[in-house]
Amino acid sequence: MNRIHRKVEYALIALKHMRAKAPGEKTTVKEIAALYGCPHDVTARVLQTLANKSILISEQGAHGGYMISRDLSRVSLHELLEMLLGPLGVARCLHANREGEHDAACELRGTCNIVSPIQLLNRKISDLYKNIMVSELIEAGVRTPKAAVAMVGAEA
Amino acid sequence: MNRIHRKVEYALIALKHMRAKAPGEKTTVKEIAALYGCPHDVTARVLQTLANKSILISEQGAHGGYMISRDLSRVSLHELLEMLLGPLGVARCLHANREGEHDAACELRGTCNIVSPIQLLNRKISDLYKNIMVSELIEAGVRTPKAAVAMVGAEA
DNA sequence: TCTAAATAAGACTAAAAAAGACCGAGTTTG
DNA sequence: CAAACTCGGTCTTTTTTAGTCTTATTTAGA
Repeated sequence: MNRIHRKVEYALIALKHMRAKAPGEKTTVKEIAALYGCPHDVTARVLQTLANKSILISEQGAHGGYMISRDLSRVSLHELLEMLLGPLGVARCLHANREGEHDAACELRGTCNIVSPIQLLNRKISDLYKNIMVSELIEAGVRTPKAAVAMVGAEA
Repeated sequence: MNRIHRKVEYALIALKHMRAKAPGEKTTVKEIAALYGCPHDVTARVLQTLANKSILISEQGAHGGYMISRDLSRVSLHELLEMLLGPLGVARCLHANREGEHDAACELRGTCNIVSPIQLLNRKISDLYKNIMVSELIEAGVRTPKAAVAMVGAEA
């Protein structure tokens, strides 16, 4: 349950890969697909999305590719998820409208007894995601002792 | 994205409903299905599961039904989710084995670069769920007398 | 200027997961 | 014995997610 979506997986893989490069160095979809086994087309669309949302800069044509554009320590997981998957709301609220509007009308407003609980849950999950920065994620488990120590400390 | 599953919704609805009753008073699936519009069969299986996991006590036969058995302030959302949906792990880890074993073998262990990030994410989400008690959830939003009155009215 | 290598993006198909319906039991009360 | 429940299996449908195919468009370099 609650599996991460492929799109997000591919995005993290790509971002982590790019982050290891020198500034200005480009990365192609082909490169990532070959290295990590991600399906080319899906990965391409993910990167396109990130480029549209200006997390990446894209350069077209031969020798084109993608580069990281924003400071990933200022991009929250919440932002990333919404870019890739649309508005994230945990709640559907039995018989509620399916698109967005999680706080809004629920057909059973009169009878449904868990509107508030679901909203509370939504808030808590959103808060968690807003407080996780993409950089923090993709730097997890890196080999340098310094980073490892920092991580353990942060989690304690 | 990240919608709550119906099963969980039904479980919360049912638990909240039962919680409002006097100790020893039973609740039938039929009652919940009629009151909240939950599909009978699905709700039934949810309650069966909760009974198997001893959150509920079930009594069979005519005039049977379910009662809350455990102190819901000691049941975490994490527990509830795992009861209903199986082991919750965010990660699939590109090409990983599909069943459980989220921390275990991932076919691309050599090449996949986001094993640690995904594990970190997993931990954070688990922690969140472990710190949310079911009672906290189903009691949300009943603080003001007005709301409480409205709710009782709606439930009757 | 032509070609190869990229991104851009839409439409389509396939696979997987979730939700729900159906059915035939077993239990208990009256 | 009949009625009103729970129990739990299997099946079908629906929805969501993942992936493929196809056709542009852009750009560097031969």
